[in-house]
Amino acid sequence: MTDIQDKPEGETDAMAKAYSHSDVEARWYDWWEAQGYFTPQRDPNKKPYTIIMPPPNVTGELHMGHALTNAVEDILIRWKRMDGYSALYLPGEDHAGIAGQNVVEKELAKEEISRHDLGREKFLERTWEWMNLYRPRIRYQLRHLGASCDWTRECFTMDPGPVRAVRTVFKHLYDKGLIYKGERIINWCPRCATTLSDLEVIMETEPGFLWTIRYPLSGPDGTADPSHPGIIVATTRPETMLGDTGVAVNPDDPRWKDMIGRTVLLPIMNRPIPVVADSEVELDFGTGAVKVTPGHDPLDFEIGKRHNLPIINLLNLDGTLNENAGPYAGQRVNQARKGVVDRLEREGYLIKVEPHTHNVPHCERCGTVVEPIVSDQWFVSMQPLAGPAIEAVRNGDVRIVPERFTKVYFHWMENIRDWPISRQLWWGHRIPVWYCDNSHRFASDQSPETVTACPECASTQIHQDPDVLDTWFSSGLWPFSTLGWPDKTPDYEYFYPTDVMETGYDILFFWVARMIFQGLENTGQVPFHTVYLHGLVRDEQGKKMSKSVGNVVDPLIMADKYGSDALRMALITNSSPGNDQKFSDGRIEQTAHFANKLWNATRFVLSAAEAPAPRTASAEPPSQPHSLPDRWILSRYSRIVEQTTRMLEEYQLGEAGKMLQEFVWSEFCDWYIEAAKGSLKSDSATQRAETSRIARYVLDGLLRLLHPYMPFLTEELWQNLHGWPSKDDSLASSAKSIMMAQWPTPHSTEDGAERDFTLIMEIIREIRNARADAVRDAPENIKKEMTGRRIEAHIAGGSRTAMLKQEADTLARLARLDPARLTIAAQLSPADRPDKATTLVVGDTEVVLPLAGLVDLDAEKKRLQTEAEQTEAEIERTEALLANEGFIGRAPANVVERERARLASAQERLPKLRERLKE
RNA sequence: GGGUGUGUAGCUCAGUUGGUUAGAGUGUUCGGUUCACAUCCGAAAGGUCAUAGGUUCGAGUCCUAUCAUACCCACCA
Repeated sequence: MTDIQDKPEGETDAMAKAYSHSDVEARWYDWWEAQGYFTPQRDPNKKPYTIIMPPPNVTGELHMGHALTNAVEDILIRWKRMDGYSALYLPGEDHAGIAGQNVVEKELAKEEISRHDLGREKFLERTWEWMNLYRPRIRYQLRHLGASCDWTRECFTMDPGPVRAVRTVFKHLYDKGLIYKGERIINWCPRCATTLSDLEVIMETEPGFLWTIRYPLSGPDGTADPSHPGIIVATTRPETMLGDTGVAVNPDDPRWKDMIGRTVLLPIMNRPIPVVADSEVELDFGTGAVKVTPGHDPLDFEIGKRHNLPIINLLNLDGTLNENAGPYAGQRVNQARKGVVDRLEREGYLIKVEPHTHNVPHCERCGTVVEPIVSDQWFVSMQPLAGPAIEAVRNGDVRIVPERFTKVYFHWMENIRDWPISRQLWWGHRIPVWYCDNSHRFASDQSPETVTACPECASTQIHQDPDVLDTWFSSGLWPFSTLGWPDKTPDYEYFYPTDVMETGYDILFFWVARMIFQGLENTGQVPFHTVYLHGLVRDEQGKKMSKSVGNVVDPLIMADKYGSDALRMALITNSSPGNDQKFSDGRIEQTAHFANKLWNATRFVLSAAEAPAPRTASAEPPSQPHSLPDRWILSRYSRIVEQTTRMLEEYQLGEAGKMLQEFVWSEFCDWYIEAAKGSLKSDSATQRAETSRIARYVLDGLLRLLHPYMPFLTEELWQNLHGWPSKDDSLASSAKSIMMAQWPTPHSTEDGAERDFTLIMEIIREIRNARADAVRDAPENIKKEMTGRRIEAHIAGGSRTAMLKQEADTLARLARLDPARLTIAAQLSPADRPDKATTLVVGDTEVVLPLAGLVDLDAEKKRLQTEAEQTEAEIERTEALLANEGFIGRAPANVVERERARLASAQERLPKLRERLKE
């Protein structure tokens, strides 16, 4: 299929000087896929590791949030795959119910037709066309971002498998009595012409008015009693008074006590309505009396039920008023409101109008004001399902990261209300319920074409419920419907329950909670053991990215500009789980620089190599390397391997990534490579080979640690490091590609080497620092002379003399000392301590720098003085700490030890500083 | 009304069982044509970790209160 295994044409053996992401990132994905690396086998000797991708909506392009989601998931999957698991990352897309229907309706609107012009069947054809157009785009984007998902198992929520799972679950819950149909007050979007769940309704605070209206007492003859003041109600929606069927007051309200049980006359409609007592009515809001509109207010609906008040529906499904609204029939709500208020005012019923801010419900998808209406809809009974779902999180079967979201989850689950699942849409899973002409009703899990007769009366005059299910109904089954459930397929048996569900915290209720109870109810198991919730990716100002605001950043554009690797790394290292992040170009640019750094580090290691590195991790370096930098980097590398693995296990993906980045840049590149240049130029061929081998070994391991974060670049570099892949098919996959290579294990740590090299680094830093100080204050001519010149230095090494002598070359090169004028001895002779010199005390060593003509004696004295004072303070502090019995007794041993070492080191420094001061 | 975050260097952010003198990137200043890298190297300045109390031998980290800010849930008509 592809020649990717060949070294790309036009490239010589030398790698390019600068890293170019576009060539590299185009090179590997198809090869990986063709090699079958993304497709895990059901290997009984391996443990499964499963992540089901949250299916992106097929409504458009992927956004930054998707890029983050897929980066996190792919990091986990790639890590586990290398760590020996049979890792399945199952991709898919969501049909997106109402959102999916809306995008197609918008398309139709451009042609100036509505879905009704097309009819249900044609409309669904159009919608499928859209889906088939956009699904490949999503696939392309996921590939571009490097997601190592198994395309052979790709799934769509409207595929036959998930469709059957939906019917099976529906029938199960229906037969169990957990799905029921009933008249309830629900949210109605007049624009989308469908029911919405509470979660799909966004409350927005808006300025409005509070109208105070008088309802006169109904006299004995059924007309208004002019001798009585009546009852005064307050409302934010005066037009709903047309549907009032009562007035409610609090039973303890002295103002209205004698009104309870009496009848008032509804203005305009001239309808007698009762005054009832209900404790839900607040005493201190408005007038204490509430007009009751059971047809159009959730609270009023409840009050009406308690007092047997009739329900009057005022609205047509398109949001206009119906014949029950009397003279206002046919008008829209706002128009009717004005009319009602005007008339009430004319007739003297309007007492006052005051400004009042209140919350207005809007449709999540189209922004239209949502109307509460009473309607016959399908519901899922939540009480029985919520219990086990709460228990699963409480007992740790499901762990939520970050942990604080468990509280949010509990609160929602414990106060859950029944879930309205029917939607008056065309696009979605049709409700598998049929009605026969003998008024029987039944649910079926069979394919609709095969449902031909009523099971009760055998009538063939049957019709299916026209509604479809809330899109989140099928989403809730996703962790198992994608694996073949309800059949006990081999995949289901092997990969379920899954491991991690990774998604944004904004869909904790919509989706995560529903997957948990659906999984428990239908499979008897939790669908995943960990929920990892990431934060939102916001724009540079911290605003939510949205198409309408126009501040959406396309991840593909960023990937083209800086590389997918850089984008992934930037998204993951610049945030912590559950917290939002502001997106900025600068951060990606910085990680793109890191990619270049890694590229060049590899170039260097390769240039020093005499042969390609062995392709397996077992080819380890000698257990007793000779040079200090080699011993040091192996030890440090081993710690990094251990820490990276531990952090990944704790889901600290960003921290691990940052640590690796810093380690590569600072310790590996700035210190190790610079120091290793010494032995790489050594006269000894064995020494050269040894260091080269260790550099390759460590770099190989670092590339593998970084591979989950930056898959393309690390593959390219790994292949370069190993002499580019051969076409030898007998090679194990773990030797062919970094993505199948073994996850690194620590080599060995060596405290002594770390201590020694740390001292070397400190001495070098001190010398560089002193030199920069001296040059900074020097006059221009001396500055010139000093620049780039190697300087004289004398080091009193005390107990470290032997080690320092051995590292003289490293010291001289990295601190830019003149080797001919560098002396290292246990004690310095007076000749090595000229008057005009800077003395640096580093641990128990002293460095004397005779910076000819540059040392200002007074300034030098002052510097030493300050340093001595600081050291004294240090001694004082640590001594006090160590004299404190509470500290000695309760602090952990290593902390006490560290303080002792600090004290000892300060006590060693102080006399040396004082001695210098005396001179 | 209930709940959850956030507040750390000029800017953007890390900091997970409390443990040295709080870190990174970026920006600023100074220096650098060392044969991997100027997408680079070296150095410096810059923080009373929002405020006030408390617990503790020890607090950026735990507790209480306050202020600022963001979000979630509920919906008082």
